[in-house]
Amino acid sequence: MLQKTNFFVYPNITPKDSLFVIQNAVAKQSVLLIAGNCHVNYEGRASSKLDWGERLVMIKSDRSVLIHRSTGYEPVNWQPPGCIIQTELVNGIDLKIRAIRSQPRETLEILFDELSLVTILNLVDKGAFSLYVSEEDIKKSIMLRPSLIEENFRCIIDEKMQPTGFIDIFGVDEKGNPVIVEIKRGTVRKEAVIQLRGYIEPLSKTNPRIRGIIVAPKLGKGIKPLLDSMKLEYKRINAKKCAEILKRSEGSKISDFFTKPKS
Amino acid sequence: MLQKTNFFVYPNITPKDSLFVIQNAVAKQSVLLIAGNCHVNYEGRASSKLDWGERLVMIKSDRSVLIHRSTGYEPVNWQPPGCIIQTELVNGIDLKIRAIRSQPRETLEILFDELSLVTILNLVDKGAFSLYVSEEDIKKSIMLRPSLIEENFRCIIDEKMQPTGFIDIFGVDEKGNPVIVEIKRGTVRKEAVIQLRGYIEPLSKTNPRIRGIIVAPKLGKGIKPLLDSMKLEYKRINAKKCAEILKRSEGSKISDFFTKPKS
DNA sequence: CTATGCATGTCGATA
DNA sequence: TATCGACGTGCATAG
Repeated sequence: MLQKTNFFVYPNITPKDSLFVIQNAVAKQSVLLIAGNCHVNYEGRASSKLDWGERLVMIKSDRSVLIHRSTGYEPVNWQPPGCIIQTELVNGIDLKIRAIRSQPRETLEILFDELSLVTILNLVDKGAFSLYVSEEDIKKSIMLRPSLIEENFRCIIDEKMQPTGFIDIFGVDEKGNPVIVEIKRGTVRKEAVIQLRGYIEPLSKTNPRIRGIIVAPKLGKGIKPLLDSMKLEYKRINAKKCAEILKRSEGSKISDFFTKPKS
Repeated sequence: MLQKTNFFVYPNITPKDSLFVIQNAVAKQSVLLIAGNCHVNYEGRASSKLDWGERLVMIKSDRSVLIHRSTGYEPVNWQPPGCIIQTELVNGIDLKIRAIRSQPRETLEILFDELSLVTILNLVDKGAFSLYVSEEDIKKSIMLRPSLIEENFRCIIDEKMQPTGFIDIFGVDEKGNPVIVEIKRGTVRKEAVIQLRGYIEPLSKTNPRIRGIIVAPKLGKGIKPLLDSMKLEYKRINAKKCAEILKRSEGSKISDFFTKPKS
């Protein structure tokens, strides 16, 4: 066992000895890494079985569990934060880790017959994470500076009138035509066009002058003709410009959205 | 440096010394774990910044990159498989890791000013992963909800009439055409198609309107054209949906995986 | 609590 | 390669 200020390494620990180490690490909310030969069963919304093989199991401070194979961005099996972690010695030689989620009821069972490396990390991390432009940011930017849509565009917004998922922005152009703006943070796909069309369609029967504009940083391939055929419009928006506008209006708020201090 | 058959541990390695270790691990397609104090910038579809703090960076065999904080199921920053990994010494004292994805163009930059622990794992893992419900479960689900096959499909089944190995489900579609359903738990292979064809062939002589449908969670590569040529159909079935249907109907045991701890 | 929509979604299959 | 749909999606937010 190697001890350092912020980590402990247990090479080739026996399953029996690992019990205390793991329970202790979970209790102390450390980050636990377990590499070894294991077999995994999951039962819950679906069911899965993972045959024997060497993997890396990560149990984090919030008791989220990730089982990683040697490839793939996604863990092959997992349990979200807050689950119950149980450990048990099976047949006196194997280590069983059970991670149970209550809502929905899901159980994950990991059985190790060999542990190559157990590591405990105590990560001190208070750094703020900030993601620069979200759909909400774009919306705010447009509200702050409607000319981003076009000259003399005005937003007519009653916040209560805007349930999420419905219209992003409702406004009026310089000729007084009503305008429905749909914001996309990424590339405009067919679905977004259909969605906007769905909003415009019923309204255009009472007012044919209504316009629909999709605002996004990028237009997907082949989407332009679709927009044209549906008489909808596209306005490209620049992420950096949004960030600038937000920063200028209320400099302190820019990085407020995603701050999550950790310890 | 501790060496074992399938892992290497480098406690408190200097950024300078880590360069070779990391490059070598990436070249050899090992799984690389780097714990230390770092700062992260991401620029691509969006942009993000993560201030200084201690995290665990995982670079997997397929060059996917995951940056994990002490909490959260999801990595705070990441790069999907296949990206380019570059390492660099900054100011002679800091380690910069750059992970670049080409399509879409995205860059991830991790700057370490301190490495607490670098680990290299060589995970041998040939175990099969299967997300599934049993063939029996699928059959039950379809009996309980025939619309899983298609709208207005009806099962015409006498349980005793169904010797195993013959027809899985016999039914009628909304136009009154007889339908033979073959269920596969896993990926549909050529043999399953041949098998179903074997059932349909003789019957279609007396009734050319008979249909054959293979129900499975997955269609093998190149099987679609084969099905088409034999005028057979494929209906994808979702394991999760089956599990839900079964669970809702009553507590039927979906599986009994964990009776055998080891083989 | 459920319901809804976004995501650097990821991942796979298909044209 | 771009598009499309599914996912144990996860996740936040609204009602």
